[in-house]
Amino acid sequence: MQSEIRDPDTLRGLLESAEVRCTQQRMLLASLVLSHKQHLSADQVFALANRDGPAVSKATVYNTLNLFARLGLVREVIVDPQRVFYDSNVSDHHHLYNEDDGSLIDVDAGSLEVRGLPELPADTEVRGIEVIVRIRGRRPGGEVA
Amino acid sequence: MQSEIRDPDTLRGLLESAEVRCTQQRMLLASLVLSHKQHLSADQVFALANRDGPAVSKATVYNTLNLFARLGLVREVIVDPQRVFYDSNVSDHHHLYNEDDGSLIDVDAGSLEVRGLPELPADTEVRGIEVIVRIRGRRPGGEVA
DNA sequence: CTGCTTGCAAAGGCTTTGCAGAACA
DNA sequence: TGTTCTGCAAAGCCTTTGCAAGCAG
Repeated sequence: MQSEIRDPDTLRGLLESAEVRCTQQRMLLASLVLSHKQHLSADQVFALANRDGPAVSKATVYNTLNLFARLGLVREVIVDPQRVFYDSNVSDHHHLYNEDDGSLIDVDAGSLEVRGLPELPADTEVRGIEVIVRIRGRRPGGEVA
Repeated sequence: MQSEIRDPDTLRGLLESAEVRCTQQRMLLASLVLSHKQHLSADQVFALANRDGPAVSKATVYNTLNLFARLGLVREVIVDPQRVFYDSNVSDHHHLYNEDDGSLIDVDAGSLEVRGLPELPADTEVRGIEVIVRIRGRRPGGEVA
């Protein structure tokens, strides 16, 4: 598990060992996204990358985030059909999702345990297990939306 | 937990007790979606509803499925950013999601147990806990995509 | 140099919305 | 009859793609 990857050489190493070219845009996006544990949407990454003037196009943000996901540098978190979150925490963990404000909170796999995996269909393998605890602000009324 | 709701009177009762009007379209969609345990996308429901000629518009399919979800008649399953699945099984359970073909398999909450709920942020409540086991066809090679 | 990347704009897919006509209670 | 609902088409959002110019190795 890594955190605080800001060092250009480390980033460069990550990209090179993944056999992808080390471009300015990828370096910038990697430094932004991987610098600390966070959950960002593509749009947030785009805004972050261009806050001091145009630096990376939206298309490149999308393509690069997809690339990072394929390389295992980030993990896609799908909790909202409207947008994908990219999680810089690649270690085994789960999420609390606040439906009110769309925020995600990491939950260590050590503290939230899943037991009793069912039998899988023939010739299939597990790619990952994710637990999503959906939460929201406590309402005075009851449970109904 | 209900299954095999085909009886028009039962459907009518469900809608009436939810205080929504009992229209032809809602009856048809309810009979299709709630008739047995299944996972359907809006598009699949639309196709099903109109297989014998035009019966329900796409807008109504979307609006009605959203309505049913709000009423608790179906549960939205978000595993793919491209489309929402509507699950007619409203009882407590989890899912196996086959990334190869997009199919969902129910897993009873009794057999797949989650323990160790983390502390929630102040003034929030749990709306639901969902476990998604992502699976895919076994590849000869290894784990990498 | 040569091929991979980028950026722009256009296209694409799913979902929602505005509004007039239709249907339910 | 008064509301609520439906259908159509248009609009909205997020994301992907095609293609020419640019950059890394």
